[in-house]
Amino acid sequence: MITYKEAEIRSEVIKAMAHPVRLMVIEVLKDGNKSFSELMEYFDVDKSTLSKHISVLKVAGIVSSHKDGLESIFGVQVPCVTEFFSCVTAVIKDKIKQQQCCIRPAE
Amino acid sequence: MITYKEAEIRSEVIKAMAHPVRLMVIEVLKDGNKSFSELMEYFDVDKSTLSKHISVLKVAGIVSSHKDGLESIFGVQVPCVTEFFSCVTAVIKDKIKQQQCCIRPAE
DNA sequence: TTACTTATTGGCAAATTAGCCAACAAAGAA
DNA sequence: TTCTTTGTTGGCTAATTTGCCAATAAGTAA
Repeated sequence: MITYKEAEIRSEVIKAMAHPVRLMVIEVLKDGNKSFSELMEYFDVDKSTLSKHISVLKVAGIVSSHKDGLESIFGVQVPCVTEFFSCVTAVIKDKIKQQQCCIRPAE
Repeated sequence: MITYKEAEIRSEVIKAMAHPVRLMVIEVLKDGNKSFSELMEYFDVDKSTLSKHISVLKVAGIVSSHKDGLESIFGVQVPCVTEFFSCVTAVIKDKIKQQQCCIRPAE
């Protein structure tokens, strides 16, 4: 079994992914590094909001960044997050399946 | 790319895992179904607190349950959550590695 | 029925997270 | 230097999450 302390550390990483904007940032970065302004195009949020979301991902160790002149370039730090979501998808698919068996057919 | 709506759905599942108690519940249930009182032994929280955490996992579709007499029995609904954490572990290991390169050796 | 055991739900206060605007910092251009 | 562009940080409110206690089911036993 894992200790509570270990669970806390893991949950910090998972918590960092537990937001739609941050999930999409990871999805976008999977296909290659992007600048901040490129990432901005995907979202309808204030730049400060996106910047803080990216910061959360950086602190968690999921995303890395470097400066290139005026621009900030971001990338996925740990490649396996790419595969991370297959299980999430499986959970969602299963949930839909479970729900279907309970949907009452139209009379 | 995934849509924002899709990201919201995924983040609901991930959010359900983003708590140390809920992570440990999943870890414990990986090794087989457990009753509520068996799960209680692992945590120093009120029974209402644990019950609500389990409820979050059920709503997310990660955990299933059934009644057996007076007892509630819980199990992992989607087996792949077992493998789910290998990437989280990778992120943590990488983060530790990154930090080590920055630790100043004792003088 | 009454009593007991097991778990869930309601309600509330404390803690955390999210998102906006404004101010600031850093780097290049004029 | 001053202006501009790019992104981060501070500060604040709103929304969400957490966890406790108390009250309530839902079974079982006497």
